[in-house]
Amino acid sequence: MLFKQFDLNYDRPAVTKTETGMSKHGQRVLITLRKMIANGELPPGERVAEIPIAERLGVSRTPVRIAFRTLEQEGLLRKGDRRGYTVRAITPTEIADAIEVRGVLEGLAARLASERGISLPARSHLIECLSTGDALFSKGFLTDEDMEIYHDFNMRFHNTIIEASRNIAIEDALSRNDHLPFASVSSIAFNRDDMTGEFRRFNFSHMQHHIIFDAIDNGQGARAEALMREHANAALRYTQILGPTQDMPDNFTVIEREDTA
Amino acid sequence: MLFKQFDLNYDRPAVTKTETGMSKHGQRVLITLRKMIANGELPPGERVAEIPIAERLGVSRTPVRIAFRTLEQEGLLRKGDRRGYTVRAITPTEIADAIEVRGVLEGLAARLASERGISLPARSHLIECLSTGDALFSKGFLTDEDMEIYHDFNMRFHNTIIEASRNIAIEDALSRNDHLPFASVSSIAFNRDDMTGEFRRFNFSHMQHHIIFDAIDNGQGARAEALMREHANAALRYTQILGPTQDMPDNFTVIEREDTA
DNA sequence: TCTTGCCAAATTGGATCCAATTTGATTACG
DNA sequence: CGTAATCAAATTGGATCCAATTTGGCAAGA
Repeated sequence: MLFKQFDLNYDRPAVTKTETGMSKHGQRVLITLRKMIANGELPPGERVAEIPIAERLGVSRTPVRIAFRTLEQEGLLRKGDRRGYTVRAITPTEIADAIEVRGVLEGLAARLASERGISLPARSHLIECLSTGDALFSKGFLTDEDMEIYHDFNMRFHNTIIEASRNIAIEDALSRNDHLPFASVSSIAFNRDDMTGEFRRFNFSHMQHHIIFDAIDNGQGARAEALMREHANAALRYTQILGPTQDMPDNFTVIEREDTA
Repeated sequence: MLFKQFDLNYDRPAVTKTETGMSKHGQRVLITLRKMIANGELPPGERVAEIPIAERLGVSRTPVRIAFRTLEQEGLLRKGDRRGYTVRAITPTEIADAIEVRGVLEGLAARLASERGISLPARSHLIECLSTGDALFSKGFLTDEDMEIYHDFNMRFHNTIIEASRNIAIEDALSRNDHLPFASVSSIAFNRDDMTGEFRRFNFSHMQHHIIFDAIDNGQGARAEALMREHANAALRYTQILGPTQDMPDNFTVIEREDTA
């Protein structure tokens, strides 16, 4: 199975901020299909037709049709020449590509935030994220619960900077990548069997947050951009974890979040 | 009227490479709605409902519904809290934002193309684009027809580099911005009353192409990236042309192309 | 045996019908 | 006179029906 354990926290409360205009029903179809694609229930290259999927999910063809269009926009489905959709093969290379794109986009956000200056509330928010991290890491080790907390303020740290850039196009562009599994900040994986190593890894990531904030807070745009770009590579580890077979080893835990539809 | 003359070449043969899974009918609805939004026939902030639009276009609600979802994904419509969509206001600032995003994305593409090296066919294609331009500009002036040719090879030049990056995520991310009017390389505007000035402007742009190619061809990734980023600013002129009122003056001609749906 | 043509089955897109939810307005009551 | 409640109209999402297009197979002829 591809991306084992990937669907852990997939159908949680869900922020449903920008739901694509459908009731719970259609929303559920969309989420279910995303999940089925991500965990390989629908294998890459597989041809998907409306009727079988509709029957399988117990709904009519209409919501499935809508979902197919959305999934095509998100890049999870590819349209055939004449008829039908096929599941797009998501290779580790593609994930790495998406992470590289995220790097330059978030780098741009960091630079703009530096140049334009961040608002006081945003600044406090960033400092709060950093303090939370400091408290976490000062213990010298990390628990599973800590990972949840880290994941949460990590996401907020990044989102705050993106908002602080005051460039809505960045957010739009990023929302695209976020649909590719493991390409967004909203998913992290860690090895439960090597929590010492993971501590060092995430601590490093956290220190990067510190210097990124420092750069932004001092209006050092180019520095902030370079640092943020480098920081994106922290996620590149996924492409190492997932080998050529794209199998997520059992001793890895994935934290995933549905955000910004 | 907003974006006057914007719809000039909108419904031409159309490449329809990645049509969103609908027949000519539904495709036409989507294109028509894009046009209506772009030229202000549907004013920014206007609430759009399915039934009135469907009647206005002489189709049933189904294709309109599909189109609304697509347009939301493209960022041209915004979904209300509870019900309905509203036309997203596209300000010159937003266009400038999108152009900035395009700059970093194409910059990344140029760097990757430099680092990974470009294929021989791609290289020939770029050289061909440059030669075509040289021939055009060597005359010392530009006709309207020349502008069409320039627009064509300009688009191909950029697309070739994006393909040469061999990073599909860049193309995906860019396809988003391309829907915002004037944010993509597929649209250019020029002032028919000042063809001398426009000659100098586009000649400059063409010379930038030359040095960008030089950087890529010599594997100078950082240089290629910086140059391509700067080059994107050539399009920023639109945000100057369109003042706060977003009115396109009469003496300006717009060349637009439907591509990559 | 290979190719070509035709017909049936499958699939997709559009239209219409129905149900559920929301908006808003009018009326009744405090 | 203001507020709240109820009811009607509007709007949206889902299901089903119908038409158009494509695919695939089978048969007939070269």
